[in-house]
Amino acid sequence: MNHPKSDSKNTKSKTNTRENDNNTSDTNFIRQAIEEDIASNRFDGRVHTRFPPEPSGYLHIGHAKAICISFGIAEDYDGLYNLRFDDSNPITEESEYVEAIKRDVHWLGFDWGEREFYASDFFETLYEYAVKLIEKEKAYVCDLTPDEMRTYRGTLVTPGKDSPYRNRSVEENLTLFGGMRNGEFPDGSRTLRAKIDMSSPNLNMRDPVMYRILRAHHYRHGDNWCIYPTYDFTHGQSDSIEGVTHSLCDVQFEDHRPLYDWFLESLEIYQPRQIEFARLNLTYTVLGKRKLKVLVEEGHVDGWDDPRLPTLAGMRRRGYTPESIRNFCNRIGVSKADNLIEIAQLEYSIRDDLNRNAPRVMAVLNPVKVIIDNYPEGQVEMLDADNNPEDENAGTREIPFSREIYIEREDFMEDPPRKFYRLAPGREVRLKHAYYITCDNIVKDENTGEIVEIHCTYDPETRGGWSDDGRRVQGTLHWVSAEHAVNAEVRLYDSLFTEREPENAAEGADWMQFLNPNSLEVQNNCKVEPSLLDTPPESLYQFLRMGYFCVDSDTTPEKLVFNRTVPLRDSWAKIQKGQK
RNA sequence: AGGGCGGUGGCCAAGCGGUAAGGCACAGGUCUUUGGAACCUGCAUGCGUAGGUUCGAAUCCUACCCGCCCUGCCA
Repeated sequence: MNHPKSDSKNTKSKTNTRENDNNTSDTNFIRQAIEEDIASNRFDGRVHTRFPPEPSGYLHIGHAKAICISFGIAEDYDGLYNLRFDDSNPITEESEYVEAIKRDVHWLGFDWGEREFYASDFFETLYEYAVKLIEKEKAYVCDLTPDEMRTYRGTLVTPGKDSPYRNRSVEENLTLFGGMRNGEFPDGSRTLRAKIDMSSPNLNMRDPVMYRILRAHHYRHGDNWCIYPTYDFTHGQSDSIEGVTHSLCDVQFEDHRPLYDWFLESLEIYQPRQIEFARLNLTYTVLGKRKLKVLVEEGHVDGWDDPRLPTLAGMRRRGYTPESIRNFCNRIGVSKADNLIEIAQLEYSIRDDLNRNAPRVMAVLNPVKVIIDNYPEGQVEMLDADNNPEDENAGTREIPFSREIYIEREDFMEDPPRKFYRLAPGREVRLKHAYYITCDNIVKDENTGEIVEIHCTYDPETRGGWSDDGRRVQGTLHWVSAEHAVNAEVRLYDSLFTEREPENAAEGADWMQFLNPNSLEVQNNCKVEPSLLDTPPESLYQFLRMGYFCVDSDTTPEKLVFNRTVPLRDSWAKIQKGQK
């Protein structure tokens, strides 16, 4: 066996706090297999993995799992990892996707250094490999049409039968294959096939196609080729050429493994080991490039980076951090069993991260005005507010307080139910960082009956939100000074689908019908504290009591736009539910 | 129906013949200037089912049941 010399070591990313990633299970069947290979010196003790996306779409959380497994293992065993674009189908692939994929993998926190490969760059070598198999009488040119080939292949329970072209001479095959490459035959008229076993119970072994004739522009190689190798004839050989030791992939490729091995053994070249694991499934969404593509192309969402999408670009825009995604991947583990991870697991990961790291800020999403009648008109006080109670190094900032403020409309009830600890007639509550206020009366719109003003009095002795007399208030509200408030748009998201398993919701049902019509709710009249002015896109905050929010790229100097990443856990909502 | 792979609590997942880790979720409680966070407690006499081997079985054996994947010149 021979394999290429390993090149330079992976440069591990320094900027990310990778050492904080928590691994709940530090062992799994893949790591065990690798440890056995190291112990037996199977690959001279090397560990070298790869992540091989086809540039035909954007990466999603399922890819993140695969990346964390392959690259994470390589890092942990002091090995190498490659990023390889599996671009052997010119029809579906585009440069836009390779750029997006590179951006997302980097963002996730992995640096493949110089080890960026393209399967299409191996086309010449692959061609030589194919010639070699023809010479060894292990491949032949077949003239069967697609329909005929399907018929000859047999079925799951019946064997196939040999192609009438199966026994062409080496010379004829060589000539014909050369002719295929030279463009002498029309698209689809012939294929190069591996000569294996038409009666194999594994359909992948029934003389699989290695090359097809296809006149299509390749995003990377233009019109240099009119024949393209199939996945099966590309993947293993690419792994081999790159010196990969462990080729980790989806369980769907399990019954391709015999073929993977067959090509490498027949070619007598270095043979990596393929190991399969279960792909990720998430509740209330769909993963899988074709489906995501449909959602994007049919306009059900607003591009690949729509914050409702499970794409890495969408999650980034939504406010997910790379750390939270890596932690999520480590927490869910690796096995071969089918799985369906609850979205709550993902939400936990981002809350866990943002709770520790996101600055606190006050923002009123659905404002109602509160007038503090005994507060001097025109007076403004600057009050100290801590930026993050979970982080003593986060410091404080000053926020303006004045006679008229906004509070959340939901924080007032004229006739409050039991356990409602917020503002109500005659009730005293604390304004976070400010004063205790008591509600005296309310003003309603004569026509609609809607509350337009809440009149309160404040207790000057409670500045900062403390009182010396041991008095305790039940509720603490967030607020924004009306005079100083900055207007903002806030986008609230709900799950993209109404069904836990949109793809398996009902017999024969189309997953598309379970799209949630209310997955996006826009609040246009939000009031945020002035410190939020001029914060750049992707800045993350906790809006006190409301959840975690992220500055959206649609933000302009005139209009702030925020995405709600995820709400805070809300025990009041639970109580309310129980009371009904 | 042929082949491959799976089946441990609501969702994941350790376990590798010595008497069921952990996380999420959920339920109680403590604390609290976020009904957040944190902290404490509870949560599988049971490991798809039925037999068998063994002093002892989720782990070994046998049979059966259920689920997923495979009939592209996609990856």
